[in-house]
Amino acid sequence: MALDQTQTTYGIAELAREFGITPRAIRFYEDKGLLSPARDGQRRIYGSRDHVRLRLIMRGKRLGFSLDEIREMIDLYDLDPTEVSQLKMFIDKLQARREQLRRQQDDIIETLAELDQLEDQSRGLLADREARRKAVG
Amino acid sequence: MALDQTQTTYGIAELAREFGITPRAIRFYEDKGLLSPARDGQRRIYGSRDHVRLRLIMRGKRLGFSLDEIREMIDLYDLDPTEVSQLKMFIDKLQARREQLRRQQDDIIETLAELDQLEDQSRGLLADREARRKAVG
DNA sequence: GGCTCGCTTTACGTTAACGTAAACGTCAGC
DNA sequence: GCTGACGTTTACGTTAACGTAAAGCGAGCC
Repeated sequence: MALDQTQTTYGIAELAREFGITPRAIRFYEDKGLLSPARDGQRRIYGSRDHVRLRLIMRGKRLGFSLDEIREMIDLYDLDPTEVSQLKMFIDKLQARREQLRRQQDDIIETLAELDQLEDQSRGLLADREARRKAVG
Repeated sequence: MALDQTQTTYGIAELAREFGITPRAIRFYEDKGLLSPARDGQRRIYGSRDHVRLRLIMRGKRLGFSLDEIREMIDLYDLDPTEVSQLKMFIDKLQARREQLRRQQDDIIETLAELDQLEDQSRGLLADREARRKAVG
């Protein structure tokens, strides 16, 4: 037990299966600077860091963000906070994201309320139809 | 006061200004079947119904839905519930949308939590820098 | 050695959601 | 009767996010 590297490495097809996407998409994310896997000769080797990033990517996509936006968000995580001015800009960006997400939350709440209403109406109609069928048939 | 039509009609530029989009986009939504304004000769005349639809469209876009998805959702609102089987399908679709929105909610909550954490860290670093500057300078 | 598998690069194709330009109609005002 | 402002149709251009096809490399098997 000399070196316990806890096999946190993945092949491209492996990751693709796990996240339900194609290898092509994963390579594309690399082209766009969202991933930077190691190499074994020509082959890509993904570590736990890439795994985390892919999870962030997928979450961002579910929220409707573009890959550019997602990259911005991801880059926030490992930014070097070396300059105070950059730190302030960074905090501003966080605020902006937060506001955007809050708007999304509100939109979702509104939409869910409307869906509830629609479903109530539909269930009412459905019950009505079936009651009528019972009375007639 | 014979006929109170409560001027609920808009021109295309008017709507564009109000929603912060271009007339081109509005015409595009029409092409895609999301809007169906009346006409005065060649000119489009939008009523309150179109106004509501545009609001739904913009909300859908903020949530990252495609125009096709948005049209599906909008069509739910004025579906003719004439057949029971269609009503059931309709309710199923509502459920699917609901689940998707719930996932989005969860994603947002997670992301907001991470943003909070990042901001805490950043503010800590920032305070540290300024304290150090005060001590040294 | 030949074959298959899995991965690679290169490059062209595709869909969505408009942008942009051209060319025309129309109505108010001068 | 001409000019602008605003609107129209038609059509080609653009960006994002991959899909897909072609051609080649390296490892393992028989």
